[in-house]
Amino acid sequence: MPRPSRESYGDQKPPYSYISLTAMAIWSSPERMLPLSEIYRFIMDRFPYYRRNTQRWQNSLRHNLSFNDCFVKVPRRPDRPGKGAYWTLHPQAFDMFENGSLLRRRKRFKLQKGEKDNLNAELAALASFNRAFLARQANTAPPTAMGSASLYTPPMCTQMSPEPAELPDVSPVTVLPQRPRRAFTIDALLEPEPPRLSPSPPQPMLGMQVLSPLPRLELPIPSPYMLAAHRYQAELLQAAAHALRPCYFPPQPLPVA
DNA sequence: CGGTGTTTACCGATAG
DNA sequence: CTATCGGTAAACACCG
Repeated sequence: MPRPSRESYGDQKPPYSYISLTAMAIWSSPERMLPLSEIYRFIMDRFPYYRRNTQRWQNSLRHNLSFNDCFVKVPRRPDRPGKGAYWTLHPQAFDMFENGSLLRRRKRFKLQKGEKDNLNAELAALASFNRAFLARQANTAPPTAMGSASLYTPPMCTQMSPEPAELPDVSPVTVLPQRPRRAFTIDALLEPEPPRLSPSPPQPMLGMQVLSPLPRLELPIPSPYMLAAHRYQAELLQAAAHALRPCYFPPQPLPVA
């Protein structure tokens, strides 16, 4: 109906906070997570206002990423080398905004200390997992034939044992008290859970035409890491699908005035 | 080195 | 009024 053609606001400053802009960028990505540079790009692509004074607003944006609990830094997957980590939204932060409008925030999303420690421990474990994965890979696959030959060869699974032989120390996670753990535990993500690869296809992400379907990673043999990583992303997607309402994207004019 | 990430401090606006 | 929130500056550590 009153469907705004294209958000851009010309050279005027858009009415969104950095948190909103960042959330927007993250939501618009297929995997609901982006590296910092992509967040920049998203914002600059859509809002000409932010094509200038980049030093200033990018510093502010970085400050927001670190400062606000609603943003979670996800370690890079070993098969996607590059600078910096990926940023995503905490699953419980998807409903952070009033009635789906990005213009007004309901309240600051703040994790309790316990939750925060928990999450940090799990992310640390994931990072540690990555390191161990790379280390093992370096051992099993000599550094020789690597690189130039193949444009994109997922570096993995040359020798696959059904279960990871030696896993990094994830004690900070496994030592956690067994309170009702939901979703975001490395344990859960790594559990060998039966191959329900897509019994219930991901919800179609109602109303968000900006979104494209999840890219399928075509890996011959899923490594334990891949399974874990996909599981992890599936958790995020599920949280997003559950919390997102169709009205998120078209920026709504401020209700009344 | 430059991009990334963390942290502290300060300010103004505004919500309660 | 105080608390909270958003924006900005800035110092600094980390890392590819």
